[in-house]
Amino acid sequence: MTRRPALSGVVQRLEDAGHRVTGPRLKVLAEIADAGDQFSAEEVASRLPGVGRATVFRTFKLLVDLGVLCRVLMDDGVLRYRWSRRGHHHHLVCAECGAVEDFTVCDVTELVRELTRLNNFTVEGHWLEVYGRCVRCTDRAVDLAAATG
Amino acid sequence: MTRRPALSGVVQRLEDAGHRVTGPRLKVLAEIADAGDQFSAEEVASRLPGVGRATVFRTFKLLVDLGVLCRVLMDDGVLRYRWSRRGHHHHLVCAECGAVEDFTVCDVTELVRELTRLNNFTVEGHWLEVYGRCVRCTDRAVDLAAATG
DNA sequence: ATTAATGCAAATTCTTTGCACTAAA
DNA sequence: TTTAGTGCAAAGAATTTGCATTAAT
Repeated sequence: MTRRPALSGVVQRLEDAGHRVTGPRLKVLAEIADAGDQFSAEEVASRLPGVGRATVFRTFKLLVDLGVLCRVLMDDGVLRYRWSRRGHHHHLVCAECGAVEDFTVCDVTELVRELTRLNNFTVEGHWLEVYGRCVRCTDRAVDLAAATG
Repeated sequence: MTRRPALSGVVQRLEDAGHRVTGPRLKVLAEIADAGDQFSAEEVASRLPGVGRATVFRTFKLLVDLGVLCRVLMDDGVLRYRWSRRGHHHHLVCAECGAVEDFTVCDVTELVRELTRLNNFTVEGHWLEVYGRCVRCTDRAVDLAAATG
């Protein structure tokens, strides 16, 4: 479902950016490669007892800066992370199961730019999260209604 | 600049929702009525030594639920609050001075709805923050460039 | 009387920082 | 050998929770 970049590719990117990729950092990478759809730094840290949490947080920050990971703001305000495979994209966050899908609204950038031009505001970026229910959770609700009603 | 609802109106809304508006809660309301453009719960709490922080946080949550306040996600991931005067709206957050303006992108809702329909996703809401520079900060940058260059 | 609301302090959660230490280059 | 990267533990922030107390109704 969620195709992730090969670890070697990520290692390459880190090295290209002038960073060393050593033991602990590799463990973090391996862990998030195996992790689910999205994950928190805290979660990953607690799954790697040998690795200091500082290392996990430092590595996460690095990966976000490099565009390898992106941050997802969950419905309840909690911040999680997920692999970033495209350039600019947004998230569909399922309020029920928490699944996250990417989507690219090509027009949002332009739309926002245009609209904010009217406000004399120089737009430099935006954050858009969409919340709702994924197919599976929607279907389940419909089935339930049919069975009950 | 930012017109706020009369306190009495807010008190009314709280009472209509079945809440008592007593001393400490009034102090919180008065404080955020006097506060700047936007504020954090922490800030307000520390400005009201006589009021327990729990009360501030509980009151903030209440006000958000009632739609009196809305949350603003700042550039750096910090959450702040501001009076919510419209129904659905978004924010223009200045990365330089931190000023926040509201804006209503009438089309975003529809656009997002349409685009996510393609993903079989039932949209229930979205969060959009736009970051950039407000007029004043943009002008200042231009002036500076002119003076320097 | 009954029960919402409160203060306080402790507990949580998530994240950053200081610093001596280890290991790449 | 120089310096990036590390672990650990402590410090922070931003909340939340437990609970006995207070104050509206």
